[in-house]
Amino acid sequence: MSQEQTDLYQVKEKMYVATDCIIFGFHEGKLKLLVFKRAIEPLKGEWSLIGSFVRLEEDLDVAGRRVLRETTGLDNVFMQQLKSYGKKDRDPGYRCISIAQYALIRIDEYDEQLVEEHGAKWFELDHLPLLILDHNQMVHDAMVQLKHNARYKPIGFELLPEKFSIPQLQALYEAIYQRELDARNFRKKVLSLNVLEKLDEKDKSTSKRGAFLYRFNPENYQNLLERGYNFEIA
Amino acid sequence: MSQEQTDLYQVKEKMYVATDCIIFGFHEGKLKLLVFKRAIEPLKGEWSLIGSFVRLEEDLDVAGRRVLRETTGLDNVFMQQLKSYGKKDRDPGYRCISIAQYALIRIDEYDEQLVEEHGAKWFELDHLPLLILDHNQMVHDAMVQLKHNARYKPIGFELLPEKFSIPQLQALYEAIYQRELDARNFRKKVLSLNVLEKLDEKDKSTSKRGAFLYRFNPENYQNLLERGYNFEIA
DNA sequence: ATAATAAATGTAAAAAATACATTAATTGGT
DNA sequence: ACCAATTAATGTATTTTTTACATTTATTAT
Repeated sequence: MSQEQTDLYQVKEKMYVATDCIIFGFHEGKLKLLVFKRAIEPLKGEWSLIGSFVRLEEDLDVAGRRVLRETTGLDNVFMQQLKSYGKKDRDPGYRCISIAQYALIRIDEYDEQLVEEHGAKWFELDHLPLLILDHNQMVHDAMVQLKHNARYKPIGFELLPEKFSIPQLQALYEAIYQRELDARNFRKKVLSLNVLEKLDEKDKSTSKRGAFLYRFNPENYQNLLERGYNFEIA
Repeated sequence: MSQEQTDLYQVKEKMYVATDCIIFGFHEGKLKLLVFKRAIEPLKGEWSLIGSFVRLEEDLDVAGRRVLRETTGLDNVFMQQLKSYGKKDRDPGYRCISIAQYALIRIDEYDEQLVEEHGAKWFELDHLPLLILDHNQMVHDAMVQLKHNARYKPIGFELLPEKFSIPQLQALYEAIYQRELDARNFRKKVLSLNVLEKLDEKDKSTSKRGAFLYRFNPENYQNLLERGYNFEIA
């Protein structure tokens, strides 16, 4: 065996592993991000993503869910790995690698009191404050991925109440894509996918006429996939 | 501050951080994966992805490139993060999180001797052996991502020689998508993107007539993006 | 000169995406 | 009871993209 391969196994150093959560919400037509003001040193008082070290006896995804539960009170939300951030000097205090995960939450469901207790605040995405370390980079990367994924996977629904109207859904996609969409074409497109269930209720919060509510139907979505079709909204 | 938030910062445990490389190649019309037979304990003699612990003084991506250089002799290849694998018991020996990265290499360029020295072997993707730990899962995930990314980003070219013919490119996409493509439509589509430069040379290895060689032009690709168009091959 | 082989090419039909304007339902104010 | 205001809902024609499909071309080996 070559000396090099031996070396591969000889250098065996431990480091901290953290996870940071990029928490997206959607409210009043705007995409928002939940960030918080650090209550402890180091960097006390700075804006930051919510994160934690991963514990030795804890799966990585479980760590992300724990952070989310502890800071928002929310459980069972959509959460997905974004990317690992592993520059050797990304944290000036110690070597620490962070796996960023992004969560999509229904803003109306979050535990407001718990959020306040933790010094958290919702910011519009285009009015974010400066965040610590590489957290702004993480948010940027998450946004790129959200734009992409929302187009090809039915994850947008995670940001809306269970029941939503087509105009609401369109407003969400407009916020994600950051461009306007034609209402007729949008409606035609989403309905053609056959993954929405029309309900007998209307949302009257935005118009006198009221807009019919729909619900995402996961079974129909599975069906779509099995017949070889793809979800795609643009 | 709540007790919970305090806890976030109190539990601060180090663990091993590794990186494993999913190395794709393309040869004789087949997608291949480079795996190696472990030369040392534990699990000596088992097939495995090539990996290493990340060193304290080493960026994560640098660690991936180091592994690749040490095992294939290749430098400057396309490499991209896939995903982190962080189940607490994924490695029975110790708590170790692994960030999988996938590499696309031009098989004709790899250092054969070095590969042999390291007990490595190219396998066709559909004839992979059983790999250690969660490595088969990693390969599966990488394949899914490769299929997706090859469609929307010009990464396929990383698997071909610098100069390649349209039929070669088509064969590559057929291997990635695992379905046949129509030659006329494929040619029309890729040429319409205006990112290929036609050369005056021909590849005569597969036909008497010979097929014209092309080269991917990154400037033209940038141009495409700047004009708001997307790369998409299907 | 001929046979063999893979490369290169065009067109018509179908499907999907786009652009665009009017009517419908409901409420609150008079 | 009527009217004004407001957003929801709908259809069609045009353009663009995708698909399906068969013949000719260049070259080499015999």
